[in-house]
Amino acid sequence: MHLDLDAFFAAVEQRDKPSLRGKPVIVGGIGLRGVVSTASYEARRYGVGSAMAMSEARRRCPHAAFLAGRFGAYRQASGIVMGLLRELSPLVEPLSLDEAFVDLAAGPERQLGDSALRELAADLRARLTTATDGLTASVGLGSSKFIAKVASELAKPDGVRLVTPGTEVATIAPLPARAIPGVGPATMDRLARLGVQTVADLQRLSAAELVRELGKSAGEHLRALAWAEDDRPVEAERETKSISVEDTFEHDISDATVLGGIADRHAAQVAGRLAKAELFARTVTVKVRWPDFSSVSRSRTLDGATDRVEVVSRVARDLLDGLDTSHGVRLLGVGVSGLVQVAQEPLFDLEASRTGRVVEEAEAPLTRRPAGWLPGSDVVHTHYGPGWVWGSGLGRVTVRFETAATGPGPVRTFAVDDPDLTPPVQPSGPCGGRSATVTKGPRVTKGPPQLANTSCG
DNA sequence: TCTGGGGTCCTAGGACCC
DNA sequence: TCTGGGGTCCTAGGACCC
Repeated sequence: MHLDLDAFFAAVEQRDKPSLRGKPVIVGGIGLRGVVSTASYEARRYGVGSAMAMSEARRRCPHAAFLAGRFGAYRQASGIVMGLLRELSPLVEPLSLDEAFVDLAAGPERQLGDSALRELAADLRARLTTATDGLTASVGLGSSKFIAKVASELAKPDGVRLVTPGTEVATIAPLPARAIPGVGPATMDRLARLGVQTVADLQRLSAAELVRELGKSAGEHLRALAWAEDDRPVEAERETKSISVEDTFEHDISDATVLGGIADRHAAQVAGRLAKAELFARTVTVKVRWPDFSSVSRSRTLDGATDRVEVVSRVARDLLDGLDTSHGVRLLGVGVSGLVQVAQEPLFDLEASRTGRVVEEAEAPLTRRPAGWLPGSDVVHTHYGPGWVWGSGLGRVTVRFETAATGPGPVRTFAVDDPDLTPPVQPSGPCGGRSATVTKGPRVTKGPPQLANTSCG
């Protein structure tokens, strides 16, 4: 089984914000360089979709509600759903907050006929909607991961699709080749040059032709999928291979001191996540995106594995120093890989490596742009109760007072520093979860506090 | 006002080793 | 003096997914 929550982030927002139900809702980065994360079906009718530049989305659907994400709420809903799935089988492989595979054959009811399967799916979807206060999911059932995934795509939105064993090849034949996971824009371009548009076209190519065009691994994999051959197991536990933090700036940055400070901040977060996962890393990578959107990476593998901020920081700065950032940087990222479970500290003379560098006088707190007043975030007013940020600017913030339970509520405007208004809790997660893992230990050189505004999401 | 952030997997070349 | 044949590790880049 493959399960996919429908327009997940937008659906959670509509659930919790009754005034937005039935209206176009777009969740994503609200900054200058944001992109759309999820658009509600109402917004999709205007041609708004995932990964679209937010500026384009605003052009296409100016009357939509544009919201930053509330990842705490999404995580909570996701947890409920994953829990329901684990009741069906211990073998659940989450792909993201809104998607998972379930190996039903590993569960207690391993030999279900078609109608029993449909019943199981219907029952699951009903319980899911109840347990999440109204979210809906699409479910695909099939004899492999690939077929189940294709089936859930065909079931969207809010449906079930069972691909009966034996009908797989016929089911996928008429679909565009692009519907096969792994076939993206670049692969599709290459396939189109071979005259391939549909899966049926793909089936006409030999393995040799595909391997010649796409390489051994991708070619053979694609040929197999075109014939519905897929024996990949559902894997409940996948080990982490890399951890990274990156940030696209509202405006390109060319100041090396500022960039160094940002590298430190990223390194601190990466090291914090390493420690939390009880992992150590051998390779540190820095990624830079230039103003023209091309990007480069530089990495270094250490003799031993570390989870220390100072080490990650120092290596990241060194790697960054090897790049000419004087013409501006659009994005800076710091990542680690080569993860192991035991520390094996590299011989790394931190004191010596600091020679010639200024060590900050005091440990400046990792100040960040206040998280408050991002559109869509939750607030509480002492008199009016819970609500959400509708918009803000010029020292004012507008709040709509409603919750999932109240029905559409009224809008009021306050001064941003109104003492009766409790600002949103620090958002967490991919979009805003930068509340700083400040790791203790030896002092690290910090960049100037309050660095560039960064776009969220 | 073009183009996020966090990942995984693959390829290709060079260094290095036996 | 006229060039092996693996294999592994590392680096860099790219495609793709949600």
